[in-house]
Amino acid sequence: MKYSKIPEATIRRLSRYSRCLEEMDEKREEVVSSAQLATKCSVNAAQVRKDFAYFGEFGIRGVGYYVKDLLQDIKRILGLNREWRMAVIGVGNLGSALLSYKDFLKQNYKIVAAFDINPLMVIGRVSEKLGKPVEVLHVSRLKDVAKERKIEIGIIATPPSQAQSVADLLVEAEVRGILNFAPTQIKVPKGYVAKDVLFTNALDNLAYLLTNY
Amino acid sequence: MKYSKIPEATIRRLSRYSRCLEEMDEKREEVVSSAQLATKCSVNAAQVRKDFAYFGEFGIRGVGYYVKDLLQDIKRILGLNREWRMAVIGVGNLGSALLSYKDFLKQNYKIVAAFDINPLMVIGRVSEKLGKPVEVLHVSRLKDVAKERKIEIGIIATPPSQAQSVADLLVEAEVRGILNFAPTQIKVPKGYVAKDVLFTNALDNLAYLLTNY
DNA sequence: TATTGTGAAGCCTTTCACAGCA
DNA sequence: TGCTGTGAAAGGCTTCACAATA
Repeated sequence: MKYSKIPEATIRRLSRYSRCLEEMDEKREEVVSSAQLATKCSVNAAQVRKDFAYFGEFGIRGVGYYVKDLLQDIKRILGLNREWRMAVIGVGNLGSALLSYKDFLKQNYKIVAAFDINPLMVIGRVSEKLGKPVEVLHVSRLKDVAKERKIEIGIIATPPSQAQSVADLLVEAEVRGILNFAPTQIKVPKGYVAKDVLFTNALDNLAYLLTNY
Repeated sequence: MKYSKIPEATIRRLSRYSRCLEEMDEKREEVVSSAQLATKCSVNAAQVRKDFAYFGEFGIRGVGYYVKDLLQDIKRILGLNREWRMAVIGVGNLGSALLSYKDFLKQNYKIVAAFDINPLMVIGRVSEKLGKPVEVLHVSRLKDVAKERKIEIGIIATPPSQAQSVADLLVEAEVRGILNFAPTQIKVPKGYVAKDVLFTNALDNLAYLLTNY
């Protein structure tokens, strides 16, 4: 297929296909059709094929896709065929939950640093939960440590009032990717990427749907 | 404006407008134009006006919108003008972080029950964090307690392998809204609503953008 | 024969541009 | 005058339908 701009929705779906394919691979399934994958991910089969078409041809006509190969191709496309080094900023309840989030390990995401405005306060909380505790450092050390430890993604888990200023610190430290868990939208300059998780918006959405349908 | 189907994207944006308006209201700002609100929420001004137009006319030509009134209207539209009673299922690190998540209080969301497959294991973890601890109950009591406490939204904070079966339990208990934090898509029958938070997909998205731009 | 890859149609969302109005 | 409300245009994404082919 000819080259063109790739829809953001396609990238989001690739991530979902990847998860499904991992499950299939674990179950030793070897081949999958676009229709099967589509059902599993609740999308249209043509959509699945078109999503892949942005990046090349991965299937065999009359057969389908080889699970292992397709999974590897998708991971390569998403940039998941290598380790990503991350830092958590804000080691409150949410931050410490993220520090011990087991799913990161399987997915090549690695938390290599943790920061807080009061590191002494939270040390117990972290070490009690982790087999191999990550030392909690003062945020003032963010810039230096980010360089040292080659941090590429910063996870903001502070209260909303501090989210933007932490984002600014991350930008200053040249941490190019930011995942924000605070219930507020953050802004970053060109060359940087920020994603807001905004799960409270998902709750608002539920409230709306429950009220109106 | 004539009645028509409301885009899901509009509902998501209403939730963002609501947050921005709350901030403005706290700063005692009384009037806001669609252009100002648009800038603050990183959208187009015509988009803001069109979003509102689905539900009626809220502004004054030549002036703008009264912050307080608009905020109340949006909250009413979203169904946020009343309390929502929620339960958390799975009191691991993430679950207990949610139990003490302060932002819920401000937003009329109230956690009135917590469940786990091993309630005794997690009691310490919860009570240590909450001023007024929510007792952790065994999941087998979900159906009865959901009725008793009028639970309308269930928050799944279990490992991914158990997410769908917990969703099934919630459906059986007639808890109509589900917010799923496990990194897997869950399915529910008609009449029920489920939203997956999938923050690992947001990370994948970051990885993609950092790799390709 | 079964399923992929894809041009074209259809649908939905966003943006423009300006009439309408306080 | 300045900003809202909205019809129409533009743009983008999804789905259809079928040619291509292992």
